Amino acid sequence: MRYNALVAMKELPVLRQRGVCCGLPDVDADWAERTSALMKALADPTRLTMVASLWKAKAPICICDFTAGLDLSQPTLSHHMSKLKEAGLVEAEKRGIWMYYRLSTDLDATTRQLLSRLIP
Amino acid sequence: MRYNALVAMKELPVLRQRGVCCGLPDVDADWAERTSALMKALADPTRLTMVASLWKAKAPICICDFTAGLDLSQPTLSHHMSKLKEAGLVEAEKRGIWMYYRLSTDLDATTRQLLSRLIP
DNA sequence: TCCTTCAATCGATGGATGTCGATGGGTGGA
DNA sequence: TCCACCCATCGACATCCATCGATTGAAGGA
Repeated sequence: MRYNALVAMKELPVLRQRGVCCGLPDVDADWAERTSALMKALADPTRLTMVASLWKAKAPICICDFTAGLDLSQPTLSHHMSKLKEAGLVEAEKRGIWMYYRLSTDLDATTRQLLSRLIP
Repeated sequence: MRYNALVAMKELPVLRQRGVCCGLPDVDADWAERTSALMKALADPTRLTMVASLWKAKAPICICDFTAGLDLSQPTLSHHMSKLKEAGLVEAEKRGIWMYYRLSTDLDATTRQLLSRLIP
């Protein structure tokens, strides 16, 4: 059901006792911490581009391809990839002298749905 | 269709010409910039808690209720709310001496779906 | 064995961010 | 009119973060 704020606004308390506050809906602190960590991992254009590339390619991509394609230094891209890895979004495999990254195979359903909504 | 990385891994190039990089999937830079801005707005436990509260309440909430419920100073919460407003996630209405916030009535479908997946 | 290539790490730096106390404007009750 | 309350803004501060150049190690071709 679509959220309709106009209806809700009519229910605003016009007179309200000063100094008294009512309760808030319960929001799990653990959930907020976990979810904000995931948002942090995605809160950068470069990392978002990396994730979207991996999502679209549906195949591992070599770091060197990002280095060639994005206009940033190699240490910077390595740094971003390590953030994504730390967040559990990607996995790595070394192949010869190349490092291939792919989306984690054990992404939970929530994250997977999130990405499917997010990436056009 | 479910992404299956195991299959993809078998297609990894074992031998690859050194110094030569192949292309990347096209990722729109504007999209990355816009989306990362949205992620930034949600990349904080406090702001995430605020958004989740407004989502669950389906009704405007007074700032003073957040001040009473969350363990942070009033300027800090005001600051977070202004970030959410700047990101277009919430709208405000003054009612007497109280300030009520609600989720934006014109949230685009992507953001709405995103929140519905995110908030348990 | 030497040299080239790839990528992670280190150290440094400038900028963004979360937090607070203090201040000021606005509202309404006494 | 005065005072109590609500909230946005300001200034300050510590911390985090994105970025880079330099270095190091690993891998493989010559």
